[in-house]
Amino acid sequence: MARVTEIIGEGWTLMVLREAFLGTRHFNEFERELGIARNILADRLKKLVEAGLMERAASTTDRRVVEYRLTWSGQALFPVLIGLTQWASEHLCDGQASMRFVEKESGREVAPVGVLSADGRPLKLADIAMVAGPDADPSLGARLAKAAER
Amino acid sequence: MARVTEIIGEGWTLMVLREAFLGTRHFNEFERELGIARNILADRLKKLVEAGLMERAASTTDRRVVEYRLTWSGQALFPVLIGLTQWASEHLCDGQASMRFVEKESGREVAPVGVLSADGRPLKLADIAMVAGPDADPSLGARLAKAAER
DNA sequence: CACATAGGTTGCAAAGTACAACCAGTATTG
DNA sequence: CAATACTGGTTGTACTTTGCAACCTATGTG
Repeated sequence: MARVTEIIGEGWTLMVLREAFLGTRHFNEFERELGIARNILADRLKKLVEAGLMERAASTTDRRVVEYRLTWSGQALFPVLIGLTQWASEHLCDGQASMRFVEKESGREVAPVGVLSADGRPLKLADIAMVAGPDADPSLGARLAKAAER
Repeated sequence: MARVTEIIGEGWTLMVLREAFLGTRHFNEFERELGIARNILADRLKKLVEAGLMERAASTTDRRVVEYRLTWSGQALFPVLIGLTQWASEHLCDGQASMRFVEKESGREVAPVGVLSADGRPLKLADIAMVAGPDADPSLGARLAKAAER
């Protein structure tokens, strides 16, 4: 989570990613849509590329333009972004969604992002426990054990 | 999403929320576990309370201590946090998960957070479309329409 | 009463952000 | 082919946020 914060916790990065999901590819386009300072945008795009979420490719037709695209890693964040948007609509904008996510084929709105068990049953918060992974540092293990007591 | 950035896009907030999910309640505890500056922590907690994600309550037994707890709004972010953690394990720490999420009853790891259709089928990224909601500003509608062409 | 503890606030130095100007390659236009 | 414009940057400088340490108030403890 600390590593997550280093990337998307930085101001603007989440907005840049949203833009990318909306199909924005070019430096100027990001700048215009977001109203972000150019040096900050350059820095964020560089970091996103370094982190492997986006890739930078020169256009073959016009050698001035550079295309920034989401890598597979970056695209894998889509469910999280959707969940975040759904959460914001419900809890920050009291139900007023400015954007909806629908299944292309049927046009029906997708289900709220939630946590499922290994065999596909929806889980409630109370049904979920956190446990330390194999290479977690010992202090985390102790804290999780303590948290589990509650 | 802009409103989301104002809250969790700010440095430390995501870490504070993670701590809260781990059961941390007190100012000093947050400070010790996170190594965050006290003024920043005070500011973040205040903003989280103002945004309705956490609530501040004076303890009845010891009148010095204040309890910070996640509200229902804050708890509703848990699936997103889980998704983010799963994503980080896979794409930032090449599969090395320091924390796992399991179903309490069976102890089995939960499924990766994903997007489901209204009737519960898992959806791929390519199956999902974004459409403007009822009270979106017109420019967003135009952009989504253009994005849908691709 | 003296001292410790919880939860802050304040002041200052360092880092990060915003704004504007500038610059180097490429296209496009006359 | 020269002048202009566009893309994707990189400075420089002012302003804001962050980090660190010290201090403060209200409560509890020996």
